[in-house]
Amino acid sequence: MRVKDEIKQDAVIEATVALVNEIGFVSSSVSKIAKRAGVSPATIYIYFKNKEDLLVSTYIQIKTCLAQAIMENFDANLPVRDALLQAGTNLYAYISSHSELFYFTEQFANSPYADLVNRDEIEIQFKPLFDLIQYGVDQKIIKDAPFELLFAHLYLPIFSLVNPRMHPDFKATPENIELSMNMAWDAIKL
Amino acid sequence: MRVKDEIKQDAVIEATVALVNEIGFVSSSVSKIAKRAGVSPATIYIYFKNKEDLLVSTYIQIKTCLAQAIMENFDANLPVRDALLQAGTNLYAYISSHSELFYFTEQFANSPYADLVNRDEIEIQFKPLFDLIQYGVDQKIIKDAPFELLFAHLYLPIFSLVNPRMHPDFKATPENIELSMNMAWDAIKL
Amino acid sequence: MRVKDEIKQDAVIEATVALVNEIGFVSSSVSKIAKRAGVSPATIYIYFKNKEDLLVSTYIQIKTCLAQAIMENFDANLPVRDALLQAGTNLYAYISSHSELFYFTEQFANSPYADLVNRDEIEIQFKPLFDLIQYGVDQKIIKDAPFELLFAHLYLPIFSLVNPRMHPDFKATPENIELSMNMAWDAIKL
Amino acid sequence: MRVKDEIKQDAVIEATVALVNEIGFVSSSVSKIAKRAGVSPATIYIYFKNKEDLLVSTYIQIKTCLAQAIMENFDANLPVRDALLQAGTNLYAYISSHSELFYFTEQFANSPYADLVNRDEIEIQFKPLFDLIQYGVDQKIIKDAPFELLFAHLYLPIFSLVNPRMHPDFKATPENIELSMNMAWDAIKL
DNA sequence: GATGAATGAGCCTTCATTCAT
DNA sequence: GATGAATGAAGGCTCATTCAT
Repeated sequence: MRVKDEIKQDAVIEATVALVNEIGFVSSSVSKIAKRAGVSPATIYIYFKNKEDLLVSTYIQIKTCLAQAIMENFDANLPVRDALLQAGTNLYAYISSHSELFYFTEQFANSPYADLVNRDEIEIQFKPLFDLIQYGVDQKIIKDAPFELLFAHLYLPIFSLVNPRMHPDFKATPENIELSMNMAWDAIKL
Repeated sequence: MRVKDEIKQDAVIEATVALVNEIGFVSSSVSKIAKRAGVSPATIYIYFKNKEDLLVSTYIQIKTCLAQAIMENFDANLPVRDALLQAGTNLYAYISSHSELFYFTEQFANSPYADLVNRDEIEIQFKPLFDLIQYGVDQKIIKDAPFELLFAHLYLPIFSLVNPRMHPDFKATPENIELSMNMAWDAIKL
Repeated sequence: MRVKDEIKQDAVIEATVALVNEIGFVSSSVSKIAKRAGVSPATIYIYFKNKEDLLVSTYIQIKTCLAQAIMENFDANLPVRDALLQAGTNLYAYISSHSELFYFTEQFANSPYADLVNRDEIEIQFKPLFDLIQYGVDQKIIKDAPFELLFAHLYLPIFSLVNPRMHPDFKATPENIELSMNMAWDAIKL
Repeated sequence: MRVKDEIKQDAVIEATVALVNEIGFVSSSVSKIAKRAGVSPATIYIYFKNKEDLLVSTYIQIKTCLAQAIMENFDANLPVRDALLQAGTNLYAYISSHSELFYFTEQFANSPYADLVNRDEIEIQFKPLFDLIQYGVDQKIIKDAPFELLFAHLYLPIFSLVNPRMHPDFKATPENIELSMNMAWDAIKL
């Protein structure tokens, strides 16, 4: 028998991302994805249980890559500020150079499919970062505010700025990114 | 006669918003919207050119309402900080009490339909607010950063925090909102 | 608006019967039925909830016609023998001249769809005949056996003989039918 | 090796019968049969030319078993009546204890596949019984009617009564079976 | 021999839209 | 203006069968 071809599975996921970028989440049908991936529609159902599974798997895979990129060279021994801002810079770098992945996640996250993913599975990858924020709070370096609040002010502006659909006029130059990270820090520092 | 028209048109828009909330953007078909609005599918095509027009119109109407809510009692004569934070508070208040409208816009904005709306038409409503930010920069009250950057740090955290899909654990209490606005101000103030 | 077209609904049912005769129950798809009826597949779903509904409705309609044909000129005042045999003759006459309807019901009855029909709805049409059999038992004209047994020996042989698929060599001449009815009577008479 | 073959082949046939009983002829696909039999779909095509061949083979195998069961201990030297009724009793006994086989044949016989089987191959197994009927006719013990007619009145009622789908209210007790066989004999005896 | 991967065709159903009243 | 009927195209998915190991 033939062996399951991981290359083929990846091709399907890549085609999914590409197609969603081109024609949007709503219009991306299984057969179009299959055509783009160069496989039969039926083949997709060998690798994924159904359309939902395909989309959720694609999302989780992207999010996992993103998490790894953000947490790369994360060093809790650095000064809190430096460690946190490094993550933001990583975030910017990754999204900038993988905008098509980013588009997919944005469309996915704002769809009912989003309710199907296990958030914990993703968030656990940021544990060291979360711990560091808490440490900053404990050390009275960071404001004593709910975690979600701190996180939102730290990373959401950059997360949004990097999205051309939301900010078509923004130029994500290194200078601007640095500016943004400084502003983020000003927001949360005590 | 005129009155009757608008009632029916509004019913369709309301049904659109409600349905997108319930079953999502992807699954909301014209016939389902018609059924929910209590009209014939054909009737929708009297008021809207096609499905795209219906969705875009719904989006613009919501965004217009949102803009009005934000800019309500906006007073450029107040201290810059107070005026800007007031807008943020308005934003929070409106979204909190109209979450179904908010969900629609989030799904819409992350779809290819978003590219069809004239952004200027919406942004012009915020002109006074934008001008005030620029004034703050000129007066060296606010950091000298690109406008998009300032705007993002001012309002995006709250815009995201208020979305339960993104922050299911966040409690949008008045205290937290005030905290958030203060952090936003710390981010942009000089 | 257009008015619902009963002619169209009948065309669909007729096409269903015809197609099942030609290619069998298993191969009769909704789109083939639509093509045969000269309508769009989608049109079928205006008149029937789904494929199951189409098949069940077709079945019930045929069974109703069959019941009417059998019970036509049924006369409980005739001698029991004559009245019961008349029904058998009617059965034979109807099936012979509507074999395509008969084929459909045979295929339907031996499929899981059969479990979906309300048997009572059909059987009630034979009430007078059932009553007469009971009367025959009470009058000691007919054997004192369970109703199902009497019924089976009265009408099942002819029901089967008339089916070319089961009895390709049998010639359903009037003489043979009369012979069969006499044998049926011999079976049940006291 | 040879043994293993037949085990697998039988497993497939058993799975076919079981599945048809559970979900019906229409819904029984090759892959589902394979899964139920614990083999690969491809394996089925080693033992059977195609789906049609699988179904027809299954049918013939069942019919052969049924024929053997009916003709077991058939004794042409007994009085005609006794010999014929014994076969009926055997028929009842076999079907009662192998209802799942019976269901399959009913669904198969009322499908286009039925036209593909060589009837002679099956009927030849009943030769002694057929001969005995003819003998009864010649000896003026049995009515002088076409063979099909005699056969239908002898065995079809019981064949139908034993089918719960057709007679859900009938209790196939030994007493009822004896009653039925007597009625059958009354129908055909001179 | 035996397998699971692979497939184009087809399944049932719903889509966005238009027609006729 | 307003409607439900009507539709070809497309939706997600499974089919019977073959391929490559």
